[in-house]
Amino acid sequence: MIGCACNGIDPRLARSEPPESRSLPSCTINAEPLMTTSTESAAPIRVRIAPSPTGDPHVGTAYIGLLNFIYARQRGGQFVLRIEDTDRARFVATSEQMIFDSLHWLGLEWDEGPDVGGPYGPYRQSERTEIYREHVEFLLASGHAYRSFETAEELDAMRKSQIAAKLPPRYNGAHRELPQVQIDAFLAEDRPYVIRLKVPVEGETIFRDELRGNVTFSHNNVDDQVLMKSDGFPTYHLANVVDDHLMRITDVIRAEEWISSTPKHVLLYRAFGWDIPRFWHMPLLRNLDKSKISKRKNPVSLIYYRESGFLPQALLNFLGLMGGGMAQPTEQEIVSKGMNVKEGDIFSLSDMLEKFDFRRISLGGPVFDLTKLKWLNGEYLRALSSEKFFDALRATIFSDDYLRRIAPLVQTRIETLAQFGDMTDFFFKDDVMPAPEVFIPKKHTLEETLAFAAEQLTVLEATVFAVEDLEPALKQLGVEKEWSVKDNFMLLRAILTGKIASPPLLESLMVFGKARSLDRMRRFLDTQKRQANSRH
RNA sequence: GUCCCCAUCGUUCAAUGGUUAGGACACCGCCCUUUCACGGCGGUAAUACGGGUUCGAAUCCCGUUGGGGACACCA
Repeated sequence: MIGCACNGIDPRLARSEPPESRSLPSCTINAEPLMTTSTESAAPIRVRIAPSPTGDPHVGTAYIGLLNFIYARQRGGQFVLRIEDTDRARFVATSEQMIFDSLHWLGLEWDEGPDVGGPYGPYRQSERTEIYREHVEFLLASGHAYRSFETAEELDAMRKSQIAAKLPPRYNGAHRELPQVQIDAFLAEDRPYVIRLKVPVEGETIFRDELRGNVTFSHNNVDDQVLMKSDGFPTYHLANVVDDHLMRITDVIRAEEWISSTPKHVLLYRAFGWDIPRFWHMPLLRNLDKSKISKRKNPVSLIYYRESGFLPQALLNFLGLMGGGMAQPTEQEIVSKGMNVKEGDIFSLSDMLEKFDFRRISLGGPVFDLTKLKWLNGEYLRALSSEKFFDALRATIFSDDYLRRIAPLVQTRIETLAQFGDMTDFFFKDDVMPAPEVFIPKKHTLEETLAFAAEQLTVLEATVFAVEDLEPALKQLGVEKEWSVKDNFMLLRAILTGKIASPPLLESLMVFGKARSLDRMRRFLDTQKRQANSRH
């Protein structure tokens, strides 16, 4: 049973050599990872994206996916999709399919993956636990890792006291050198444990980032990372390194947030005696306030973009604009091709395959600015033939499927078919914004109302998006905050439909979709908060 | 707090030691137009600061400041 595999690890089984999986040829790529140009022809380029199925597919996944896709296609390489589902606590069953669908929608087709297979599978980490177990045993046996028996609570307490003392929160190394008898005793009593990387006490790790040059981390600043959790699942760090090696990944193109854990990865590659891939850390997409892009401040779900009527080619184009990479057309090109100057910002995926240059990427984190995306989308919409435009409408916002689900919600409520529009406008709008007299209940103030709406949003985010789950969860919130069922649901109705009368609320939400519903609420709160602030 | 990364108009990209620092989005104005858009024309707007190096610095070096990321049995 995978779930408790750790307890089954027998150190006697650990081999003295890294378990080089299956009968694949030994990896000779990248013998000189620092000499990037000279070895590029030595082995086929292989890159990957490794999304984690923890919710809606993320726009950041699309961004990194696009970059990896371009990199592979430009070099005749392979683009791999790997699902990193080692966190059973955050796992969302429907997420994987949504990731597939969204990437297909964008046209970022992968060569190997859980659904299409490939020679280095399985491509789902939950199906590779035996591989990680073997590898971690090797690290244990070779002295690169050790068991740590503290409980999560103990570690938490330790971390808190370190932060209180203004010290960097770090594992104190208490079990680094536990005597074998003690280890055996703990194991005998079935005490749960994690396996940690034994980072050298002294020295430093230097790695090359292809966009930044050498980056150095002193080992006092590298924590003894947990590699294997007590439930027997690996952490990202272990699984990622093992899989990237076994899957023959030559170039790791990922977001900048990974830079600080790269030394751990490098240490792992070395412990296994493996060659190190090239690392390309891409700038992080940002909110308007420059913080890392987040759902609180931006729509980040790819489902949202699709359902809101963005065209995949526009999103891709916009993403391609982020961070540079595409050379602007020269004066000559504009003249010789008769280009409109503006067209410098407009390009297709195949233009990107032709011209995108990774060396041109600029490192300042680009703000994901919806305003420009919308303009771009408009350009694409206008460029469509009227027939194609009509088709796009019918395929998305006016699809038979969508209308078929809306129709029963209004059939008993209208007297002429034309009233359909009056009753359902909010299904077809980009945004609605109720007036204060519409959304503030008589017994509550604006401040109370906004605070309660924020609570509603939290409930909506945390609850399974189904009527039978949402209804009790919202009612429960009402009881806790002493809001009547009526005020509770009327507020939600006002926010989502802009009106005081609508088709059945939760059923409408089901049709409108989680991504757009949550975004509408966030926009409402955001706008109201801004207005409140400007009044003070 | 510690470590790492980054720094050109409000935003996004150009200018890779020598330009009046350029384009796009946004904004403003004018034109087109029954309206609103679209389209056309024009405009406002930036090298964070301080030191070097150099005949010459947005560009190279150092410092300061600012921003961001990481510091989980999440990825």
